[in-house]
Amino acid sequence: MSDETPRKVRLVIAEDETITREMLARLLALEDDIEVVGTASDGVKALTVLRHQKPDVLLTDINMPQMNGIDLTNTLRREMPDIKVVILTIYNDDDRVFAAIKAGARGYVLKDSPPEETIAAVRAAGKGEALLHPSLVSRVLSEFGRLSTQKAADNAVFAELTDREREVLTEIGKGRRNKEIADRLFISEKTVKNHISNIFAKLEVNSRAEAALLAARQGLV
Amino acid sequence: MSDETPRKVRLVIAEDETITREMLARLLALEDDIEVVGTASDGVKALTVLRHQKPDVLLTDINMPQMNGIDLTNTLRREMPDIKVVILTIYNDDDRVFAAIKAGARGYVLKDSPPEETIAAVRAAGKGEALLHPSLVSRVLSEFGRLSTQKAADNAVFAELTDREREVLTEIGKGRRNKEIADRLFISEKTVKNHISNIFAKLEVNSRAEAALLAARQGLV
DNA sequence: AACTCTCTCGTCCGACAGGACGATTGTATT
DNA sequence: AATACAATCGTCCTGTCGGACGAGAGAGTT
Repeated sequence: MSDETPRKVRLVIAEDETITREMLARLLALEDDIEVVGTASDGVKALTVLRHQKPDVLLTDINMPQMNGIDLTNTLRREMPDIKVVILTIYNDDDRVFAAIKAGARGYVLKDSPPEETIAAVRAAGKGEALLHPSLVSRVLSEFGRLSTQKAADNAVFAELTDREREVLTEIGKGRRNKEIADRLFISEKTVKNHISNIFAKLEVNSRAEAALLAARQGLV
Repeated sequence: MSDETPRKVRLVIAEDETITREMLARLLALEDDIEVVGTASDGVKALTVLRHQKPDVLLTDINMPQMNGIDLTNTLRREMPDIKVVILTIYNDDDRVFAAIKAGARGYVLKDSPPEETIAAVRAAGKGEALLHPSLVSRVLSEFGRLSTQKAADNAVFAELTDREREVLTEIGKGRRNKEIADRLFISEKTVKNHISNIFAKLEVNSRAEAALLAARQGLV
């Protein structure tokens, strides 16, 4: 009853090479549930098209004149966050893959993959899902684990801190000096120093810079 | 030439419900490229089987007696890191999904998904790839972005830094003092101070703690 | 009652940081 | 040739930091 007339996924394609762009457009237009509502040959032109068409999904290359696909994704994330982005590129390095994901891309397809994968990724994006090539998923998962285990590791030492020490540490993380911290917490500078000494001991660091870094990693700042 | 005799994926299944376990074993054994070399009804027994069989992939439930699937994955990661883990469960909440991934799982299939998905996940794991349900991928990507964001924001100011200043900033981010930095970079402490002054000015901060934080957000540390 | 932990405040002091002046050299650009 | 910038090094000085001693009050535990 809800999907008796499945609304088509409205798609815009950004790709600088004319042949590739046109091929993509025609190929994707063949799908019953996809409607290509615009194309663009660079990032800036793509923005114009996107603003007018307000599509569901953007399929974009990374390497383009004027504005590359990742910057475009970043811009889109701020300006039109509802538009899902699928990256289609030849680049397979971690830097670009992670950058794209951080920028908000919800699909990442390699150009040497079969067209079905591109179609599936666009379709998934249209449904609010995400589709990455399995080899990419694996790398993202590894990085994910790396990012969040380090956080968990720091968690242990942070647990030793008292509430007051945590407050002081937060202030340190804001780059404040002892006197400032004292004024803000309505205690003497001496007390601040005591807390800081204790914090250093518990966190096993020797300077406020290091402490600030730990605080940052822990999300205190 | 390399895949004339594709080696079968050796699989162990851990699942406490007998019916489900047997069904899974028989279903997966039907695949030409999968060989079920063992089953277990709880986490502890699974460990024993795994130690003997050294399979390529473990397909495991989360909710099991003795030892649950996530703890099992964690143990496996330390003891036999080569064994890929695919989680098969009814749980779909972020906590468990993320916990499983942090533990090192490289596949996560929901029990209400079609069997093909389980098969595909096992197959992907066997190839060192990862397969998650698209809706899970989407959530992992979001969390991933959340964990490692901000960055690009400060890019502008960082661009002003010279290479040498960036080096010095990196050292600051490690909590080193001026003299240490000087020794490491083979320059005088005075020069370090100069660089630091310039860094502060360019980053518009007043202390090394703040500078360290920016460096951290920028990924310099 | 004795103990432990947290938070509070004090003095003294050496070490370090960072700003205020300065300067020279080399390289790249105009 | 002139200009600009990056990198290097110098002295002086003030302020802050952080450790080394200290101690007292209050809450909670054993």
